[in-house]
Amino acid sequence: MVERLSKRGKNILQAVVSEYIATGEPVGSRTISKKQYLDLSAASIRNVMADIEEMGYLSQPHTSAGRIPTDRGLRYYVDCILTVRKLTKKEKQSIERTYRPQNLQLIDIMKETSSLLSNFSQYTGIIIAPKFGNMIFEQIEFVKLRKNQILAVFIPKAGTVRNKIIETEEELSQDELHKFTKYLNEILSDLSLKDVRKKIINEMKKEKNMCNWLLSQALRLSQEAFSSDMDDDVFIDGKFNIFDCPEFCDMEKVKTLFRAFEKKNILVKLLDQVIQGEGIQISIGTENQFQEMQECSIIASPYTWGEYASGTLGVIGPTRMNYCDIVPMVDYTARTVSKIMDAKYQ
Amino acid sequence: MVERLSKRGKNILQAVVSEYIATGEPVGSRTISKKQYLDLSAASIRNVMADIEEMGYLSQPHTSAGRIPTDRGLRYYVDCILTVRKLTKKEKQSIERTYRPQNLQLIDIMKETSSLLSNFSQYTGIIIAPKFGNMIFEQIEFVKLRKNQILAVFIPKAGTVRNKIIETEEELSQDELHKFTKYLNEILSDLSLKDVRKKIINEMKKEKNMCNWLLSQALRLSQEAFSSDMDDDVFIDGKFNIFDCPEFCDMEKVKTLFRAFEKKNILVKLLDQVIQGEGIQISIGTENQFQEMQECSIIASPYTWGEYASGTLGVIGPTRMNYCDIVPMVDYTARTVSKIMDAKYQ
DNA sequence: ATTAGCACTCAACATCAAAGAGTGCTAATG
DNA sequence: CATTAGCACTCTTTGATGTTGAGTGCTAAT
Repeated sequence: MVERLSKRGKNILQAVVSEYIATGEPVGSRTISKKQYLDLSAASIRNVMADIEEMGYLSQPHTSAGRIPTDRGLRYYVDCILTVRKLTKKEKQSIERTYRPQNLQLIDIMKETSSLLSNFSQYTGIIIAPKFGNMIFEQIEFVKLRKNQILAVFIPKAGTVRNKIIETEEELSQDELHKFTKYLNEILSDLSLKDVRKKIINEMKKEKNMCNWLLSQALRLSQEAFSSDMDDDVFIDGKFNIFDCPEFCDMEKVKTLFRAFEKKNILVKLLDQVIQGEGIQISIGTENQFQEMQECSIIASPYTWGEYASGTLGVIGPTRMNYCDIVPMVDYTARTVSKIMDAKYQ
Repeated sequence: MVERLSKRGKNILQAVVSEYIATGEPVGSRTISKKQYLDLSAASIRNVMADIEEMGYLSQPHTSAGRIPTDRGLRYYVDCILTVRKLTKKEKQSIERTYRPQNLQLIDIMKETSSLLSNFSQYTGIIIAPKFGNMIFEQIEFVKLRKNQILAVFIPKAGTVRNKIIETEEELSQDELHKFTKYLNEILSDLSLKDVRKKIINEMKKEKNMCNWLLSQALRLSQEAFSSDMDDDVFIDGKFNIFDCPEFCDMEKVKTLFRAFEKKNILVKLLDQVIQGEGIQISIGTENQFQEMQECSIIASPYTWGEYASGTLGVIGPTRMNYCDIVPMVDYTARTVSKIMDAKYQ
């Protein structure tokens, strides 16, 4: 339940949050009154701050310290107070320039993006590649390696080519393999990988009866080729930037956070969970379910890729992040990535 | 210059080093005399320790503290005192079991090894894959993708299959591509990648005169295919184990070390530098040239791969590592990896 | 040659006082 | 009646001070 704040309350919460984001220290009433954000005496500000604290938006580390915003306070700030900065032309260009080079493969785009997000924010940049299962089938090739080994090369309509080595029981000639691929490339064309899997199983059922050795072999091979791991590709950059955040001066905290970074599945779940709707989504501190990450905020956005598939990108940093600057940056990066990928592979 | 130590001196240095490795704290004379390694009073030990300190093998953090071994002291210990433990049967089996699963690809072996080294040592495990340039050519395939795009699939005699997408100016038919590969597979067979590059350049010179369009196209394509980046593949695991070392409780140290871990080229140079001869090599603290790594020791060993190529593996940890246990483990791991790889691809 | 004994050094720890930042409450103010 | 100056109070931070204990080097006794 969100309690409403008076105009003045908002102003003061705003002042506390900005100051806290800038310094990382608890903010006192005097500090605010001096900075002429508002023309109020310290005493008046104290009164209001006490009210806001009662609502749960602020807290005091101890009696004689200033206030720091709670996660709820930051949430209120983000939802009801924050107006994000507009990016300058220069900044926009600098984002776009990242994708200027010709011949960027999907993997390059991912790497560049995570690095961009990290450099811009000075926190940790992360991007999850479009899900493997959503890739659209374009072509498969089988190359004979040694006696009983075949290399399957899967070429999606867009995205990274993947190889898989398959061991076979009987030896197959390159000629037979050509026939297989021709057949497969026909029946699987333009399906998503998920559908490819289904299709193969269906075809296999049909084949059972028809007993066509060639077809059933082809299907068996392709099934192996597509059984490959479904791990999401996660690209992460600037992990070590958090060393520079004063709130992570505690070894234990850093340790647990880094261990979390190592578990890619946590990151994937985290981002997936954050992204429900369209556009920028923000998760603040304890709002996410992962113990290890509850000192962090995540600013994330989905990016799209034609109608094919989509992934997620974002920035992970301390709850005291500069939302005002980072939100529009993440947003513009997501839009740019979407645009670039659409352009590259219609 | 290595100064010689008396029998007694050796015993005491040994005692100090063992104790220091076990506790990480400066070691006092009483501690040693109590532990009945030797039957000497604290006072006698003090005298000897003062001598050893003068030689530069021990140092005192401050007057009223015990001694810790210097890097030189550890070097002396490793060279002249240390007798490594023999691995138990169980330990050997546990190492071998890592490579038991069928169908391990090169990349799996690398991953498993780095993880093995890290788990066993409780420090950071690292392995550098055999250099790309040393791989032996087995086969190349060209797959037509879209109008002006060709996928080159390079299959080395052993090692990881690599793809490269090549943009061409003219459209080439799959039929032509087949001819290319047939030609290339013939002339390049069994060369190392380095030699492949040379050969292509030579052939191109010859071709210039003969003006055979087909051949010159094939050569141009293959040149592009093999121009790919020569980055060494580095597999590293257990980076975060060093959080548990008391000597890395200082944020700054951890920070610089991790930044070094991120720069793969430092790691490659470091390992390459350590490995000069055969067998286990050890670099202690300041013996290596990289500022960021001078609080660390590296225990490394080359591994071989038939006559084809070889790489390096090892453990990075604090100078106060358990050399006695880790040295034989690294050694046995290197031997096992060599054996496995030889068996897999003769 | 070895060692017990002793004076000495110095980090680590605890104790204590003072300083300073910030608060909440009350009474005065426009 | 909202605002604010003033003040007593709280609690962290800092620095000074003293104490403890581990460890040393030296000397004299064994």
